[in-house]
Amino acid sequence: MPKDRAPTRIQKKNRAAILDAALNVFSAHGFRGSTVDQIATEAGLSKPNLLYYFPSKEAIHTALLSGLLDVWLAPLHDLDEAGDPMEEILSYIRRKLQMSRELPRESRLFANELVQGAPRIHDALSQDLKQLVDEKTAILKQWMDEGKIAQVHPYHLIFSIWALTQHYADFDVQVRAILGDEDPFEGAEPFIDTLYRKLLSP
Amino acid sequence: MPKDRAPTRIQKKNRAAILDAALNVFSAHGFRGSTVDQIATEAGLSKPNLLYYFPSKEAIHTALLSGLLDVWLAPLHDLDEAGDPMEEILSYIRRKLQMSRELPRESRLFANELVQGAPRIHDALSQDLKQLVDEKTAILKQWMDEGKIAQVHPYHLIFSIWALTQHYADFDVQVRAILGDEDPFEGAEPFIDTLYRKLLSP
DNA sequence: CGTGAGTTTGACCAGATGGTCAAATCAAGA
DNA sequence: TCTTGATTTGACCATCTGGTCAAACTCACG
Repeated sequence: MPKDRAPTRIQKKNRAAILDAALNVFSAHGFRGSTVDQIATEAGLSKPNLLYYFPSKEAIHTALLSGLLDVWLAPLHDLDEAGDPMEEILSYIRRKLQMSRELPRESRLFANELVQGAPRIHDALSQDLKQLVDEKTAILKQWMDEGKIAQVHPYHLIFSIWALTQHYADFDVQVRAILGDEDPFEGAEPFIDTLYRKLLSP
Repeated sequence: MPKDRAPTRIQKKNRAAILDAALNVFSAHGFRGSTVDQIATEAGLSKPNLLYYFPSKEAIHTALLSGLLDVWLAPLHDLDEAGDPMEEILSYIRRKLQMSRELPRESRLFANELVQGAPRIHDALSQDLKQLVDEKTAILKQWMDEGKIAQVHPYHLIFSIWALTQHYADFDVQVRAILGDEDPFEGAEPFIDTLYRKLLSP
């Protein structure tokens, strides 16, 4: 393992290659189902070489998850108290759906982790995530109290958005098995848009 | 492995114990993350004893999945063309939500499999499941054309029901991390009910 | 260039894991 | 009770897997 100076050109390149390879492998097979060798090969390195950059399989996984958590939560973070309620929410939903389309690996990485009880990110859930959600549901509640959107359970509103949007990334195989050639997102966007307009119209 | 006569008392008991144990273990850790030893211990058997009843880990998994698929799809199967449209759909949703509450292991078993690309049940998806969904969406389409419920994309309507209801089983940890002590289903039921009433009212 | 830090690798290890097998034990009907 | 098929198990095996290590190699810079 290199010293703690500024990373060299090679270090930057290889670390990035490893994390990208790890995202491919972990999101497709889960933590336990992935092997260090797979990740190394995918990154174009030998196993010992990979372990020169990260001390263990677990360390790669942790680095990946914590590095992506911010990206993953950014859309909710951007929900703006000062904006137009309906537009803010619909724009949040659109961004989430777009992330399912463009970052399905990231979605499945978290899905894999969550469905197995989140053994490695439990803390982030009950701290950072909970705090963010509490903060944003407070805004939703306020909008509801002001009559700007319909009164619904704010936490379940958030859950429903997560469920509906991430479904298309996480259960992609199933969706495609049923839709055939039709692009899932083509129909999903207007469907979800309509759904929330009807639900939230005051 | 026993002859192909009628199963003995012991065979019935042990096979059932193995499948129940396998459901616990596979749903919590996924296929690759589960070990035969874990399942055997959970079933109260030694590993070789377990392998006397099922020829391999894969065979247990397959038996489990195919045995549960019918249970899992029963509510959709029961969607009745002759019933009242809104009531039929809402009752389907209620049953799905109840299954997430009462059979979360089953939900997570399928979720684990699907999120990893369904390597072991791909056929069932694009055949049995697709056929069932095609059949039922035809009914939905008809109801829409008759003006009994609002016009929405019928496939995405089904997807949304799956996503919203199974979310509470599959991502249970996350939901509980955010809701704290509050019972998730307490708030989920009225929320989802309202959501679909508003969406589908003609 | 030459040198020292940074990088890469072949060989290797220990433990986990899926699966086998022959021998021992048990259960139920004749 | 005796016999035969069903059941159970300890010992074992081959492979996979995460991880180590010393030696070899490469690169940047004085």
